[in-house]
Amino acid sequence: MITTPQSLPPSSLASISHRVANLPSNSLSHNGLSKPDFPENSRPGLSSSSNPGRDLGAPAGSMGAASCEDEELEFKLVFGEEKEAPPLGAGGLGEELDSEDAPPCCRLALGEPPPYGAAPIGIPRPPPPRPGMHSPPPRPAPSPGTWESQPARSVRLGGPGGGAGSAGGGRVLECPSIRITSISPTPEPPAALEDNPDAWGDGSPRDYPQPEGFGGYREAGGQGGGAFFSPSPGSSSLSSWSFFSDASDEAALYAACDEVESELNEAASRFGLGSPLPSPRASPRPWTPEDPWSLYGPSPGGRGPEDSWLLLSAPGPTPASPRPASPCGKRRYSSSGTPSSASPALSRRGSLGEEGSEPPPPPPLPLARDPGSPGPFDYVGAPPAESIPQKTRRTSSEQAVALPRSEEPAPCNGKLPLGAEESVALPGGPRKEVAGMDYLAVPSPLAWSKARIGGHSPIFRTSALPPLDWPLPSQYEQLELRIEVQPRAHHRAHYETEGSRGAVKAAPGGHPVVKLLGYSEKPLTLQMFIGTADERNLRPHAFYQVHRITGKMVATASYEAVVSGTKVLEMTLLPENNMAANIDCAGILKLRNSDIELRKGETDIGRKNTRVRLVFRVHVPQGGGKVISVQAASVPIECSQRSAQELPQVEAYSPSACSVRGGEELVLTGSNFLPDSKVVFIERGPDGKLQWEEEATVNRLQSNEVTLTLTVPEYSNKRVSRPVQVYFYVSNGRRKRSPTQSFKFLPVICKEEPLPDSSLRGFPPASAPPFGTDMDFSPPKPPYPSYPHEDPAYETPYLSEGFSYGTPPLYPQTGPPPSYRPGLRMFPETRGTTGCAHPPSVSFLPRPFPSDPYGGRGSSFPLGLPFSPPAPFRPPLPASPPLEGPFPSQSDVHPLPAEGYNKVGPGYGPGEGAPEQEKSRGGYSSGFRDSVPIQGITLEEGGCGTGGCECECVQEIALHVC
DNA sequence: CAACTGGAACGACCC
DNA sequence: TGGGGTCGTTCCAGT
Repeated sequence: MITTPQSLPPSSLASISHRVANLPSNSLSHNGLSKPDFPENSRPGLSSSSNPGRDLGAPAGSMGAASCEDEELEFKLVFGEEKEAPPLGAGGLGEELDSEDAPPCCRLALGEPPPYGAAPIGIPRPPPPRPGMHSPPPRPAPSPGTWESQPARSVRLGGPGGGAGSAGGGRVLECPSIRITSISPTPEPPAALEDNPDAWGDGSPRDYPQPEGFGGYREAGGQGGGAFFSPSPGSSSLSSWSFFSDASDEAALYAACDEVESELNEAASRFGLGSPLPSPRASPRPWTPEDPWSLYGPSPGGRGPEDSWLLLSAPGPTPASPRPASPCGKRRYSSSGTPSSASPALSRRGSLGEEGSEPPPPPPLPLARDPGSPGPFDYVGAPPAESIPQKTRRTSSEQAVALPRSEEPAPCNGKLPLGAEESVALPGGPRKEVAGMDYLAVPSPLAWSKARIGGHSPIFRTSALPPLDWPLPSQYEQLELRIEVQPRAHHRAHYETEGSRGAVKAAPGGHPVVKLLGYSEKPLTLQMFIGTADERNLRPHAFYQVHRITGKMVATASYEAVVSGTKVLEMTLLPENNMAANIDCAGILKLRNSDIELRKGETDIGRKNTRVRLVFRVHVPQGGGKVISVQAASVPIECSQRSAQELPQVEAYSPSACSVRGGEELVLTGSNFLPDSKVVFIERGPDGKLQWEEEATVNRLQSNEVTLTLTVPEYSNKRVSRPVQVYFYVSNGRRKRSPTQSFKFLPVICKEEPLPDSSLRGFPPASAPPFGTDMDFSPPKPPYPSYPHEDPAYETPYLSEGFSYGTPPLYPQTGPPPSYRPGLRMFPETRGTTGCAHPPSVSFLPRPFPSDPYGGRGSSFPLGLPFSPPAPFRPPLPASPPLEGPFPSQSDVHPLPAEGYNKVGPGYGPGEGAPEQEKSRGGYSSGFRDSVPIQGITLEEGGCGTGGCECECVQEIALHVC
């Protein structure tokens, strides 16, 4: 058997699941959230057709009967096996391989500490319960220079919140759904937290487990109760909640949880390497023995193993009706705190507000758990309802922006679930945030950055690998994880109700390729998960999961694992393959927004949150029980069908500058151009305000779906003495505008000598939505929200529309480190013109696309441009705060060979030489580059290509040019 | 036939 | 309050 009996106590998993199964589901429900509410309301398909078995209500036994035989079988298979199977057996199903059989990499892993796996008891492995939640930053390990991840859970436990609240002895109930630990408001290291109970909570309800939270569908394991009650029908897999279906009484539940917890802990501590559980249906993982992760499985956080099952298993249940309403009906994205949904279940969100006002009585936490031993089920991420910001969505950026996010100290330790973060974000501040707010208050990215990215080395103990939401560099010393071939900018994700839509493809054809440089001793496991692409730290995406693709055409062996609720695809990097992997086995699964949003503690909003990044990680053993963890994130990938179809995209244009007199012909190449597409030039002031706007005259005769030929309008002020940076975008309608592209008007006198334009500095190209909106759906609109930021760039329209959902200003007032500053990044488009070559340009490079070291940080990827921190070699920018600190930047870091850039640049014609990838990325490669002399210089000299581009970068470049 | 794909219908929201 | 637009989700059909 795969499992590692030795490492895992026989009773562990199996027994755990078993017991869990017996837990009374209803015990979890509180505050009126009864199990019935969830399932039915929330998921149409749930109850009936979908996955009966998953339905909480249905006893395991009966479940199958109901409607899905397949499902049932699966279910039984999984659960049954697990129950009886040896502990890890979960993996159980696997008759797979023996550890011996495991590929070297696996073994290696095993030998070395499992990445996510087993953490010493003291360090509970299960990362933050909820995907997307931020785990606490790793804390310094005893060994100098080494860090060890901190399971959120442990931290919390120690904290007041932890059990505090409820459990007196600090022992808190660790049931997957039940335990919702408080979020640490402080970014400080866990240790600190522990020491300072207050840090964890004020005793507010937040600190208590939230019974209510159970509502979160899918949360099976993690989040909470929801899992129990609302299995996702849709989800194909079994949910942890299933285990609870038969539960009969609370006491039992608690007890069970407790036991489970301890068992899990123990098991975890013993685990060596975690290999994911074989997916029930999915192809068995070839090599891994047990999956430590599985242990974490029921990660409290939210997506737990169950999720994995979900994902893995059959496609979602079939909704009873063809078009089942979302759980509870469509979620309303109202701004108000009032519950918008009609059904109670639905109102979850609305209820949040309510919760806030009336914190649910701390449920008695019968089983308090020992802080020291975090239970596997802790729901670390879930903040108490009260603390959960209401997720209401605001469509307009203005609104979103409205909330001034002033300097939020960075209280957050990063581990907080979003909600927590948000709520806690304000240091001394009251969390009232939610109170009057209709939308979410998002913690300042900066805070996170500081707290989490600080700049320590990516060295961890094998026993305590960094959580998925922990930023890691792409490069460290000689090691570098690089995405040699970036994925396409668009990949339509599939729903559980749909069939697979295939593996993510690369622009040039084929699939993304990831390579580890600087190491080739032995096989290593490459992990991949779907990360966010917003402006905040890279973290697992709550609404998307990696989906393992199998089939004849898939050559890369992989297996799925679940790490703290996030599905992770593991592949092997073999020395014989130069430590490179062709990612042809990774698809993207879209989870219903309603399902995810209902999760307790989930603060992210799914609406319009459709961009993701492929995140790759490798833990390279260094001996001494240490590993160097490096991570690379791909360019942003737009996963929605609509966006890809409707938004005009400018892939290239030429020229990128002309005299202020205008009149020159500008040719745009891209996609989705319509006969009535308009091209509007705009100029914004330092404050982001629209200063000039002029619609260009499009030559319809010379235009088509992929080409727009227009005449550059005359600039408003022909007497400028310096080049003027302006932007333009293609509009197919009110909300269908392409990202802005930069363009420069040159003074008549120095037309050929573009000088650095002051405007460039403060003003990032609109096209580069500061945050991640790679695809800026929102045009550069006048309503530029003004943030107190020093850099206007921060405020981009994008925010408002694209990510505004409630996410307030994404940028820290103080300004994130350069690398993180989304606003600073320049889009490819911009690059060319501005002469600022920055990361985006990278995307165009034929060479491997550097990934964002910190992955998410800057998530602002304008069209897919990865955001990269300044290259290591790059001279420190004075103004920029040390972001990375010690970390060398990730992949981005690589200096781009100037040549590479040049080649790609000019050479590309839209449509041809340029790899699609580049194009798609938003790398509007070609055209603009040639046109401006500076461009080439910039890229190379500026070193922008290496890292993220920042204002400074621009300036720097400018200086060079000058 | 299953896995992909591309389209588009439906319905809930949002403005 | 009603209409149009947007967007998520589900279906359908072709490859």
